[in-house]
Amino acid sequence: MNTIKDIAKAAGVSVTTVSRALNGYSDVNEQTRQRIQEIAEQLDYTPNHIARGLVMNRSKTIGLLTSQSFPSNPKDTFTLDILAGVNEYASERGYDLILFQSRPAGGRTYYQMCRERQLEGVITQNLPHDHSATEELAATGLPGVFIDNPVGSGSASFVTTDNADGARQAIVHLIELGHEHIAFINGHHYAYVSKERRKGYEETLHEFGLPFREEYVREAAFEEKLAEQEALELLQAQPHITAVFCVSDLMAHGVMRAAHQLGYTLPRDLSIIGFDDLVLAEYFSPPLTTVHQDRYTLGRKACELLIEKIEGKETPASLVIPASLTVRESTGPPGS
Amino acid sequence: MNTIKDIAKAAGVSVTTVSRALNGYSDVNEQTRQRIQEIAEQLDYTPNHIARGLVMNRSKTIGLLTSQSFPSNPKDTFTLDILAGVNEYASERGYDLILFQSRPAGGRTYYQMCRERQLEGVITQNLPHDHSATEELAATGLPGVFIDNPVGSGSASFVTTDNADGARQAIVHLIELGHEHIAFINGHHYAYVSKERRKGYEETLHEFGLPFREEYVREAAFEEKLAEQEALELLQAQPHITAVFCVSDLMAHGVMRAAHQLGYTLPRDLSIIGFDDLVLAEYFSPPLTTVHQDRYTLGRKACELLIEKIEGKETPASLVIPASLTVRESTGPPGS
DNA sequence: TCATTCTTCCAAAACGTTTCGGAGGCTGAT
DNA sequence: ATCAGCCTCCGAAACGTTTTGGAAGAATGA
Repeated sequence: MNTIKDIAKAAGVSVTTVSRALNGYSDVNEQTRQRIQEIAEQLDYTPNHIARGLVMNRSKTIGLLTSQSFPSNPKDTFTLDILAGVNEYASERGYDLILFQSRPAGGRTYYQMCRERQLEGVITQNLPHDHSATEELAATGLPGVFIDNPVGSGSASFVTTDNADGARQAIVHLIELGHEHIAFINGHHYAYVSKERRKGYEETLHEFGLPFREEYVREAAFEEKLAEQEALELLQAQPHITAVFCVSDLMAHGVMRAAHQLGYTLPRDLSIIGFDDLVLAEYFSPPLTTVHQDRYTLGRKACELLIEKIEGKETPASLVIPASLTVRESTGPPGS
Repeated sequence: MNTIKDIAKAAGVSVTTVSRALNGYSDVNEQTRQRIQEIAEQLDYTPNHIARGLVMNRSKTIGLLTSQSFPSNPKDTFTLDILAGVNEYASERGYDLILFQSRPAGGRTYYQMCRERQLEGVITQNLPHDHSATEELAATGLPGVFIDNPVGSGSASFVTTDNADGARQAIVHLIELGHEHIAFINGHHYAYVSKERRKGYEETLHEFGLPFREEYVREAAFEEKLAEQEALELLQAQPHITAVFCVSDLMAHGVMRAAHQLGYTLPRDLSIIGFDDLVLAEYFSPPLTTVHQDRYTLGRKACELLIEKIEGKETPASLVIPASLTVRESTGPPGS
């Protein structure tokens, strides 16, 4: 492995000059620069990231913290898309990404984990329920951006999908199809995204002059099985319902199962709409109408924000990515 | 950020002693060691990976090369599971993982990409069709392990699922259900996994005294749409067929679509069996019987092998992970 | 008592890069 | 002839570790 010294020797100049030539400084003669560049190529020189990192006190590395899920889970595609977005932008900017899927071992904190790896910043997504993790990180002053988790501080921002508007689009779609009795199956009442989506649901009903009925809303912890049970009860207790809006695709699938159990034909007897647009959604029967989250962009923007922070630029405390509706075959006019 | 020097000063010893104390060398007095350790904790010391990497000439970093797929694709869960396996083992052994999803920019080679990041080794999975990439890497002498790609050389190994046995289990299952006319939809004739699975198919037919019929096998490039078309033709041309074994879950879904178009009821009129066991498979209707690949283990073992190589141990040229059959509802006795 | 061996410690070099402060030589204006 | 200013280059320090080779003192054995 050839170093900058070898080049210097071969070119008959000092290492300083080689360094400055290769890094495009203006105080080196154009001829020498070209000679140095040629020699560098001949010698198959590649700069040593590590040495550079040491002297510049920069690791050029960021971390992505995600919760681990085994065995694999349909929501995994969500994580992978975000990862792809983050990773791509990071590499464009010359940063490395390292991925944490497990919590710190041996009583250490997330922050310590980050410091050990010399991370310059960290992105967080779908961490386990103890919110402490993100808040702890936000408190350290390490540049951070949190996906779907509204912790804002000086050194941290958060990015999220426009949850309220996504919900709005779903409800508008149903209302335009002619539905008036629209149920709502939420996740956790304390989760940020749940609150936002509920807000979208309620406000859109009002906007169109439809009453909001507490008895039309249920919670199912983002779980398919629970959603199935809740839907079973709900649909029997409230026979006027002709459509249900679920806060995740998986819960929508639970509702589909419930509908099948009740002998419904979809979407004639019940319109169902989800949230996320997992790859899965297309394979349900019928294929699911759902609110699309642009996960790749979510990850990419998160990374953009993070790198701006790292490089000392001003960044907004939060960033909202638009949602869009993907209409498939699980929705239609009531009773059609 | 406190360094080893700060500790040395506080403890009244030299940096050498601090380093050796913290790294568990035997030539430091137990009392001084403890004192140093306490001070290190008080000072909230974390060792600088980068400085260490520089002097030891080790980055402790490995790479995972994967092809990028946007928009997201159902096969993504495959990649994520492998990633999880690799990542977890790597972190257990104190290695960092960096992920490459895009090909090298600006006419550079994969090998150069690896060298720039100071990688000590590389794992490859599902690279784009130009096999050149893996072979190029194998030729460089960089420690490497390739998933599902049988390139073996001194510095590289490969790991794969037991494809032939997986196929065998599928066929045995169908034969035991009473099927005698079993079609086979393959991927690419040149792909390693396709060859192996075909071998399993043919051999198992022979083993049970059933004839192998060339007219029962088709190729569909691992694509759902193509498999649908091929199945449509095949099922009409060969009405004796009661079961079809597909070399991927996605192609199996294509066959399902074809079967529905022909008005079949599944599995009464046709048994369908896939390969991979994507999370998706459970959501097909009917849920798909399929050969399960243990992707997490695949990744983990690949990483184990790689680290052994890096640390100079002898490693086998290849490693095969067992397959298993997951029976769901897309298979049953013929005509039942 | 002296030589030998352990135990415990340290100074200094090394890893490959960037950067600070300056040095020489040349040009052009005064 | 002098000076200022520019262009081009360089030596040396610095980043935070590990490691080599040895040194001082204590313990051991004869």
